[in-house]
Amino acid sequence: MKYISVALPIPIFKEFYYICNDNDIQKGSRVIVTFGKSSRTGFVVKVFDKEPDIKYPLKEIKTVVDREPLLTSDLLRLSDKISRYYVVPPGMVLTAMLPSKLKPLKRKPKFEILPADTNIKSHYKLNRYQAEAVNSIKKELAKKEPSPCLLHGVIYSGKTEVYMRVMAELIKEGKQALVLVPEIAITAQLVDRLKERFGDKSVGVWHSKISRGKKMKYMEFLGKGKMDILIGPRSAVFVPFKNLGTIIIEEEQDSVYKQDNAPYYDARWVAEKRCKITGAGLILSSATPRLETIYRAKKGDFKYMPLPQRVDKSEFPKIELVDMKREHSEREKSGILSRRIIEKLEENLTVDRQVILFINRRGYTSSVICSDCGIALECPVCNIPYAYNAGSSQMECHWCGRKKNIPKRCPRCSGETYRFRGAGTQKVEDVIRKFYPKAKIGRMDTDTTSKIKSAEKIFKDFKKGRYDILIGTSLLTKGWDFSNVGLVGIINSDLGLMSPDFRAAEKIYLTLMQVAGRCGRGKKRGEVVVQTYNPNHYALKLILSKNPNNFYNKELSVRKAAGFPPFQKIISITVAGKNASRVRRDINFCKKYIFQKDKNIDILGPAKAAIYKLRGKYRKCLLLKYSNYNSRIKDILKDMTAKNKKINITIDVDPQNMP
DNA sequence: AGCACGCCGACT
DNA sequence: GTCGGCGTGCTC
Repeated sequence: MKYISVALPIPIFKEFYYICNDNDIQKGSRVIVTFGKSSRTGFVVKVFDKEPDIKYPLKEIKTVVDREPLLTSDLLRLSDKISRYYVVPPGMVLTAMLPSKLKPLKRKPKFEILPADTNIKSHYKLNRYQAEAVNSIKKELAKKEPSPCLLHGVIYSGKTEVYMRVMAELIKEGKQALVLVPEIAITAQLVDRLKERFGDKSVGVWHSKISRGKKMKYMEFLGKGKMDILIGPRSAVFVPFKNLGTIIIEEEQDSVYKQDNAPYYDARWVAEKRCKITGAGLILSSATPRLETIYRAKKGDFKYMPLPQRVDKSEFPKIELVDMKREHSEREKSGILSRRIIEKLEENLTVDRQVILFINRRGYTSSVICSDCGIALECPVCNIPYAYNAGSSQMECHWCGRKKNIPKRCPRCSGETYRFRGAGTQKVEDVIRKFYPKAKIGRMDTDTTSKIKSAEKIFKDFKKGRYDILIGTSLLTKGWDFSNVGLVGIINSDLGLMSPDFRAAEKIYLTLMQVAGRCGRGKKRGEVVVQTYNPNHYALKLILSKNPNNFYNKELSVRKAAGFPPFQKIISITVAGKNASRVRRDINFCKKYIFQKDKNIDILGPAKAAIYKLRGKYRKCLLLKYSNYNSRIKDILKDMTAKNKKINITIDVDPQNMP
């Protein structure tokens, strides 16, 4: 007979005790227990021989789910760290790590997995920067406690080849590698390269849509060391490994690594801690690292490995800005395309070079506006304008999903006509079609590419030259190699630049640099035309400078002056509720509570959330600024939520987006 | 999180 | 008179 404490998937910082008849029970296994009136799956976190000192009778567990624990003790330590850092109850962290629904494997899945083949020779010749990077990463990873390495290489500088060499070395030593990618839709090319290098059956691809059988088999094989390489998105950072040698984070600047619902973990933070616990080496790879990463590299927390040269030695494209305000004032009928971009389009199409047009938004239009009184039709629940997509006869609320036909008459003035404002991908496509009826046009955004396959297909078709022009949103920024692109046009570069998000400038700068880099491989230098309403803003001006350090330095000084990350840490606190005055009262209470406990925490707000009314609930928020020395803050927040369960509080540590 | 208990508004 | 709204409290 054993006594165990169990972490259950409930938002409470508490473990529950049970009796277990199985003497072989181990921590990390899942168990099914009766909890109140229902039955739940939880994780064993501690095992005791003696009965704990508790005043009430304990229940017996119903069943042990895993004979062998799914979570190694390393992963349990990791979950504990996450729970404390992100102020999330342990049971919630554990279920995010490993869905409790996963059933143990009964039948053997039919696919085959083999260890990586490290004897496949690469005929690729490294340039001197790559060779240097490979050597210094190897040297770093050979240490007992390696520092994270930042592989900062311009687009097409051969970063993949660098870390594949490091992987090969580690695998030879019997270690395993995990590669994290921002979105599984754009990994096809990388998976192909890994397979080519390490054998067709040696690369596991993990994502939310693969079958449970496949997941269990991957976990079993990785846990036993029968498999060496896994590639996956954010959630793959939790998959158990027997002897993890490295975690590689591709496109490390991508904000999808931060989960923006509970638990609000950041896979980059988790990967760093996991490497620290297991002694594995962390490799961050990016052409445009985020400011925080650059800062830590400058400070010496990270080993910095620059790759400043494209592998084919082609030059970084020529970039120019077009002032759209001037465009509008000088032209009678000006549309979404400037004269300059049209001129360049023509130039490239006549010599059969491909063109990428980048837009910061999805859908046909953003809003439906009454031509008479000028109001935008809004969702009655969320109070934000409906999004309207051509093709569908309805407007849709972007936030709650509510759909509605466009009313015959404007609800305010009874006007009967509407205009549609905003330039989505489809609208750009329509305009281009009018100009160039013969051009073959591909479109890629979250509307056309909800299926993983189709994004891949569009990219492949474009690469093969089946399209002359590819129009798309942020999906275009991700690592695809296009060799014949002569022009990148950025339609609305500054969308969001004036938003209250302190990271707006950084996000726009990094995105633009990524899209810009998509053109001009080979002999002919590429060109980038950036349309903007803010040509004097530093985020745009500094795109013209060749050196990203100019932007990083400028942005660091802005952040330092304002006391934002990386100089101060931040946490956002959101209170939501159906009663607006109660929300106001509760958020004020939180502010007072935190202030009384620690007067050194800088508290901004309360302010309305960016979307004040969402799904029928009002939301107000606080922004806490603190420094690393202020470790008490997490305890204060934990106590605050524990003692005030009536208040619906959301805590986002290191938020990437403002609530 | 779920689920039950408990106390106030519009319905057969 | 009851059905049902969601505020509050508890689960080993």
